[in-house]
Amino acid sequence: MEMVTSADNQQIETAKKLKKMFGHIDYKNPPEMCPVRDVLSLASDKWSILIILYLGFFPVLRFNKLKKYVYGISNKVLSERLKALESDGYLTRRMYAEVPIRVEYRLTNFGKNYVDKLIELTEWMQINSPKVLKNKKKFQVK
Amino acid sequence: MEMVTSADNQQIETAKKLKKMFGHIDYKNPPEMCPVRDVLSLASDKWSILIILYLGFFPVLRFNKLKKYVYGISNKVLSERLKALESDGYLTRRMYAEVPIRVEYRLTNFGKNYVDKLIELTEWMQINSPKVLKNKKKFQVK
DNA sequence: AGCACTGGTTACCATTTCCATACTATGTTA
DNA sequence: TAACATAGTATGGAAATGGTAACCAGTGCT
Repeated sequence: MEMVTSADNQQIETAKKLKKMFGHIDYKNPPEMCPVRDVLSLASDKWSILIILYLGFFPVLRFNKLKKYVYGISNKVLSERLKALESDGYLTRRMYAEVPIRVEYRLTNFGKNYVDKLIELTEWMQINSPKVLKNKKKFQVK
Repeated sequence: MEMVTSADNQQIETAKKLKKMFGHIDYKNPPEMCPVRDVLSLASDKWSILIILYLGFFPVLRFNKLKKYVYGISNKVLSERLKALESDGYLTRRMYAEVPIRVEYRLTNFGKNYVDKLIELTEWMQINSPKVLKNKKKFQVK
């Protein structure tokens, strides 16, 4: 008698998706464009994830407020990441010619869509991070 | 009359999750441990994602084979990433004292679980990467 | 016997990215 | 007059990253 749990089912689904994604790949002839390498990796680094999540929660944020939430980021890197995320279509930059200048950042619809996906991953990690920390500790002892 | 699409529904769901995740956060007193900063970011960089996805597709891989699939990675970084991913519990390292030495890497159940989540993100990006590329191009013209 | 070869990893140095700090512009406030 | 505010840029040093070469110890070739 076989037991098929929903976890098993998900792994079968995942296997299918992986097959679709990698099944045809010949490592001697890598494709010219790889979505994970060339696109996802530009928006899945630590800082970009945090920026996008905070903009998911607060619809509008200005530079310095964002910097406070994404604590630890430097001006340069924040500025750089914001430019990159804007040019990739995740967020918009709206500048008001006031004094002092005011610049507002907010997610595009595409960015909101990305948050939907990202949040699933971060939520999972929030639940599972204790396991990781426990494992890391166990590993250090060895 | 209001129209509520499933996309709207998902964004409402996301908003709830974000609220749960960030609603209590006071940026003047950041928490000591942040799952995104301290755990996820160690397994969501470009190389780790690729390593984990390939190990999701090929149940067992040895160092050099992995290096061929994750083309472009240096020995040093691959070695380092594998160690980190092992210590965080995503994969196991099995060494055979043969000559030449043989080392096999495979995902743990936890790692397989992570792939399930990761694949949803990469799949989404695979579908949407053309939009990003298009946007990037449009942005350069400006 | 000498020598190249193997696979996984480390050592070394050059390059790139990163962070902290100071600084810019302009007008308002004390 | 000095301090403050905003949204950054400039700078110098620290840290991460990349490429290349070396290492081990046994095996097969000459």
